[in-house]
Amino acid sequence: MGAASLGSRNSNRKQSTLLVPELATPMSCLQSLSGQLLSLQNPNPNCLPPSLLPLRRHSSNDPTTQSSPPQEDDLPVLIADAVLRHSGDDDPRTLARSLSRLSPNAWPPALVDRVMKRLWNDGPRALLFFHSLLRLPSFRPAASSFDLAIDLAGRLRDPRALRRLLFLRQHHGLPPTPRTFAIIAERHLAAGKPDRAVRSFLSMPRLGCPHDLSTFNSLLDALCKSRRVEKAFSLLRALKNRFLPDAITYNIIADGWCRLKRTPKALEVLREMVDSGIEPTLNTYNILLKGFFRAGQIREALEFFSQMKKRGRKKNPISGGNCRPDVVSYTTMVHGLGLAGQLDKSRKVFDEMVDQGCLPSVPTYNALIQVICKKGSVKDAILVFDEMVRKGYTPNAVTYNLVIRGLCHAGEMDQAMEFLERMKREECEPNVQTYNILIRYWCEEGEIEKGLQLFGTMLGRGGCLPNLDTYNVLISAMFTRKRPEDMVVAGKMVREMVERGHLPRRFMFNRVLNGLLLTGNQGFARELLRMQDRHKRLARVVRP
DNA sequence: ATAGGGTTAG
Repeated sequence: MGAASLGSRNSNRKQSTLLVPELATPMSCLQSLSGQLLSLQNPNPNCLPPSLLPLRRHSSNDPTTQSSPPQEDDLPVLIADAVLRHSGDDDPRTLARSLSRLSPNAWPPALVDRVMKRLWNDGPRALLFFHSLLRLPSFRPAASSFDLAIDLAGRLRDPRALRRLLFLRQHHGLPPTPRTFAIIAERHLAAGKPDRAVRSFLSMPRLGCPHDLSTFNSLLDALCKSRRVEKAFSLLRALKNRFLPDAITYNIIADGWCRLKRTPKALEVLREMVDSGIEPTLNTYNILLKGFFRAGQIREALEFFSQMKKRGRKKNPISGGNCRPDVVSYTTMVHGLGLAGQLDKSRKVFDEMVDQGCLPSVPTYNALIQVICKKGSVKDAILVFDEMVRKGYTPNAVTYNLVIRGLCHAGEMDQAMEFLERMKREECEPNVQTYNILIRYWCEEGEIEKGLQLFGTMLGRGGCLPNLDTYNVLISAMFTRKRPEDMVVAGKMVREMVERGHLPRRFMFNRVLNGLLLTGNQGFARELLRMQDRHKRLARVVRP
């Protein structure tokens, strides 16, 4: 399709009130802008899903573990399994001995990082693994592995472990990097301590990590992503002279306002950006476009998008070069229009992008599939799934999860399970979300056994560790039947989640405790209380 | 891993 026909279509539109700022006359445009805008067949505690049995998930005569010989690629899987199976004591020396037996002399950083990521949802084990490696004389740790460990210590809210890791990394001649400070800032922000995040940033040069604009930008980004846009902005004001802001700086702040659905503020930032002589980028426009949808300003989004197209067609490379919609803009449109209930328009934009010479990506298909699942029928979403496969795209885990969720929501549990199998067959590893979706819906259907069964299989080879959501879903489900055995299962889940570094909400903990007391499981209840005592530091900060 | 595009369920 030629630009001419589009042009005429566009010129028929009513006069726009919203314009993409043009560099030629930034002021005038912006002035008009800123105004607006296991199968427990028999629920017997002895018949728990494997992970709840006292350790040892694969018995050695399990045929599935004996088959395939270890390959380069599943080395991280095998090692992570070994760490999880390593029972009993938390002495790094014991595990260090096993590791030095089990494995190569060399522990390349990539391998270590992959194992740690696999163990991510068992923070204590992941840290034990890393500390054990540090005991091997030949081990040369990498900064990236220290960063992962520091991140985990922060997530486990263990400042002592964190300080120790910082000390150890210095000892290995690895000063903290900008990434390290980003991790720490993010932890402070998640804990509701923005001032500490800022102070940690200010301390960087003193700790051997020089400041620059990019480190400043990442602090602003972390502040904005945790909704402290005002704070980010005043920090920018205060330090403007030390860190001369660039387009990214302004994009970060604009995005912060957009996340709070305050598009007028985002437009003000845009104006200030242009006033200080910084040219908005395509990212800037995509941020705004998404912002309009987030704020429910569908008409504004449509108008903004059409201005992007209109200006993008101009020959003038300065005013048009950076606002022609790209695949991200189109994906934003497909997603936004669909969520707003305008499926026809969404599909139209999807088809139009190809005419415009912009090929959809996997995320574009994901956006379309998601909105069809939500506002249309899963059947149609699967047609799009088939279409993308036919065109040679490889669906990723997000794609599968969307279809599986759609099927679950439509009550098509069996078909959802078939998609899980298909996912494995196509060697797209199911992730924890995949399992969470299926477990949740099985439980909602009243098929708690099926949920527990999935919980049991998710830990198998090529599986993944449960996270907080997994435990929350299953523990809640244990209260739908009024069986004493279920309380024991719930209690074991609470014990296991705490051992893996996940904090149950106070409400959940007390509910399980009461359940155990009411069903005559005083002993187990006492054990949980003792555990809570041991984890006092954790228990005190039970999430709100 | 310096910014933009896909995942709760209600």
